[in-house]
Amino acid sequence: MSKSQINLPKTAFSMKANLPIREPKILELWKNINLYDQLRKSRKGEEKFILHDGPPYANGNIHMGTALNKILKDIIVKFHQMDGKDSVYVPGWDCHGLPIEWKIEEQYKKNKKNKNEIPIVEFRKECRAFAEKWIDIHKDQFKRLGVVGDWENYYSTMSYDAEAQIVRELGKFLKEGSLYRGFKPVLWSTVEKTALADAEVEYQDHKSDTIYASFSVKSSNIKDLTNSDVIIWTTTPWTIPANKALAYNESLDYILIEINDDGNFKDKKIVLAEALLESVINDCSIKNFKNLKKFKGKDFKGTICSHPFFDLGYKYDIPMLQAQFVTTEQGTGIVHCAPSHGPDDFNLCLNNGIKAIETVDGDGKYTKNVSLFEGIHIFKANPIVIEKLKEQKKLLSNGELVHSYPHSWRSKAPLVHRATPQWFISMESHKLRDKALKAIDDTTFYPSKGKERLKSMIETRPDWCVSRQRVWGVPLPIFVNKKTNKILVDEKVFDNIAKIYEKEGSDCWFSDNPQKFLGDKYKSEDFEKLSDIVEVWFDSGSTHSFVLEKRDDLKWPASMYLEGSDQHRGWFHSSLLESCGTRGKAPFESILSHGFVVDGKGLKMSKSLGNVMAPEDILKKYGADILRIWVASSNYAEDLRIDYSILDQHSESYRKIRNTFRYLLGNLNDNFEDLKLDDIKPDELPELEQFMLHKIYCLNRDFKNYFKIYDFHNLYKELLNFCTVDLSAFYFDIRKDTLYCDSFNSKKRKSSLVVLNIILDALLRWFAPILSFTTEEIYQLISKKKKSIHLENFLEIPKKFENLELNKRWIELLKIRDLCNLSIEEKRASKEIGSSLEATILLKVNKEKLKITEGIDFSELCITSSAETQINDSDKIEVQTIKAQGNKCPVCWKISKEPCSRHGT
RNA sequence: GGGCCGGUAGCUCAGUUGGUUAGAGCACACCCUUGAUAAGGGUGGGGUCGAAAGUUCGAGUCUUUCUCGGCCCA
Repeated sequence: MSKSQINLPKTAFSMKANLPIREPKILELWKNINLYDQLRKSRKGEEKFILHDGPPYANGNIHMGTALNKILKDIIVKFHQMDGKDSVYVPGWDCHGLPIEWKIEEQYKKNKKNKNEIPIVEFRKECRAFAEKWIDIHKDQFKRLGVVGDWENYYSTMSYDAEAQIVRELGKFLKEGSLYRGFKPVLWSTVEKTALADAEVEYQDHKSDTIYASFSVKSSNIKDLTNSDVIIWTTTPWTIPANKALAYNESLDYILIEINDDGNFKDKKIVLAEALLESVINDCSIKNFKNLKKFKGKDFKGTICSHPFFDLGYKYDIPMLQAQFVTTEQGTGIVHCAPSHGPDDFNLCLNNGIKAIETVDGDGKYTKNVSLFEGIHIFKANPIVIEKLKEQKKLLSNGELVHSYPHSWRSKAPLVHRATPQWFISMESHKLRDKALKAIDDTTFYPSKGKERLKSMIETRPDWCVSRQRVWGVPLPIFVNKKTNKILVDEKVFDNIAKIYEKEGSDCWFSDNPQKFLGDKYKSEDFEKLSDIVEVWFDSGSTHSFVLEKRDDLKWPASMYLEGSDQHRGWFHSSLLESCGTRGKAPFESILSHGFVVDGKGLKMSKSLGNVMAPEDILKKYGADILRIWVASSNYAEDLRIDYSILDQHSESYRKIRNTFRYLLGNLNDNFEDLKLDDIKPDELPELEQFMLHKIYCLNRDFKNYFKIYDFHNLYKELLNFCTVDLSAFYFDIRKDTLYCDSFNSKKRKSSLVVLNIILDALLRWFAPILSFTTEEIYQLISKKKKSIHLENFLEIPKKFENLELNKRWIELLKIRDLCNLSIEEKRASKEIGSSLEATILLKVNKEKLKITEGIDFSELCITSSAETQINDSDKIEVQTIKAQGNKCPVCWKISKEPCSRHGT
């Protein structure tokens, strides 16, 4: 009979979430109601927030990093949408490049096909199909995470529009004159006459000639160095004719010694690193020598040497340059630099204004740029170099060394670094570096440390090499005049090429008559058509031009670019340079970078460690909302840890949140009303309800502040704490008595229901960007509009909900409540009482504190059967718990000597 | 090897310009409840603030070195 008198919670919202089963059904719903279209319609004409998607590579299943990235993007996009903006998200894919070429080659190998026998156009078609396949797979995987975007009209770097626009963008650099032809060393096979990518290289043992050679010091700030020789060691004597500089390390110690042995070096003074002295005198069989002087590497600054072949016509200066790559592992601590034959050498020389030139041709023969050696094959040059060094008395010693050396994976022939013609965008000629640095200053970074990171890279980076000798990419739209060797710069030609690509794609560059691209103005026989392709970072760096600028639903610049922190060197970097070069400004207003996903111990995930987690498995076990909680609750400014125990903890939090919703729904009997908050009159409600409205006001204010700086982990923590501390352990617990045991229409009960209704409304919206599925599940249950939670806005919480006076008082009341709990706990521990309803509270306060407690029913606040307040003189508040006397009301369970005031029992 | 970033309870995170005994939630333990029930409440135990040295009356906070981890470069 008693149960029939009370109002127990009733809801269709189940306690068990069963997300892996439930979420796909919600995806169906979103599809059926065309959520994306509705989102756009609902915000037509509003201010836009454009998060421009950094395109993932269309290759292989998504991993935790991709999942993190997409979820974080989705959370931000949804936040802005609910904040009232037209928040458009257009996903994209990066499609060109070596990894896909590789995959296709791998298939060829399996089927015993030879790549060289397949027409380029056919090969490229297979690459395109491969990328298309992965875009489809990715699309489904991303949708499953709850990511909402324009999946039907995604962008890709291989679309005809994109390929055309990339040509136009390159045309701008060509027209401006900042795109120039230079030389850069690449790994080269003289057998296949082709460049090789790092991944195509096999390391095998190889016997090399080694030499210790000397460079005479021409001038130096160190007086003692005049008339001395700097000693270098190398395993590639054939690169000596291409020498342009020497490298030392400023942090090493160097010494000057005098050799007293008979021979070419008798009484000569030589310089080498102190740490390598012993190995050098052993290697060179130096018996007698004198230590003359020791000095720091940094003292080398400004030293100029001359080439060992100076007397044979190599009359140029050889500067000594500081380089970090110089170590004391081997050699002499001074490294000979041939910018045409080593990446380190190349970069060091480039930074010091020494450019690489073509010293060796494709066959491996010296070019006319190398006097004395023109026409000689480099693999036959070592003995000649050694002979000439001897003649010039510049050879201290020579020998042989077996060491690990790069070879071609196809022909197994040893490889060399060879400067080949490449195409560069200058950082200086048109002030690209300055423009980019200025643009960085105009950009907001989340976290702020990203600014310095990008800045320091731009400050020191060399010119941008945009050409690649590959097949799967956008062809460099360059013609070179055969007679004058000049590059054809004509906007009409670029535009013509772009128009052709827009219609049929870029494959035709490789198959069709060049005249098609040149138009009528030029004759194809006068020009050489380049077969290089554009490096893929230029592709993705141009997405702003063929996505943001071209689409009416987007805007340029983007509101935000959001990627992993590695993209400071990747997409952030290339987009910045491309855009500053062509438009003088960055294509983004802000950059958000996130850390990497690591395992529970902070180690990176790798197959060998066996700590890799697949998003797919997490979705199967927990569901996407748990993964989304993980994203929201982690600090993305650092690396993000994940393992099953971390996810277990988050699913516990999820249950708490879910049960909070269930309590709200249960007491409202799933009857949610769309209340107008402005019509609520807080002062007509009980103080407890007023206090809760104040809490909602504060939380909403904090929520907005956290959102403004994209501080989601603190935002989520606030929401979770609100559910656990303020609701579950406080308000809900206290109000159970009223909600269950008051008469159905009691004023107090109605007041509480109004507040529950408001809390449900606010909570649902606050959580929607994070718990996209669960909030939708609830919304579908209660909303009469039958649309989607994601079409709603955040609530405007009226200022009148704020009540600082009341808050001050209730902070004190909560302290007293804590004291009561301690006192009750004592009696519980001594087994005098069990439930707090078995207790009566006796509160003793002084007159001053009485102001705080006046009018407050502590039996309600502490969930006891009764409470009494007495006055004392102590500064301390005293609490006494007494076992309640009388009969227990079978309805509300309160114990009293009198019949129950509400239920008359 | 170099550059940058980081290390606070088992976990996720707070800790203002140096200033009492370093906080929160979760997890854990014990107790209560059985009308949010594969739920709910109360109380409590957890920290050499990565390590060492230094500056200071005073360091989680500043400096240096080391160590571990991550990203980028080589």
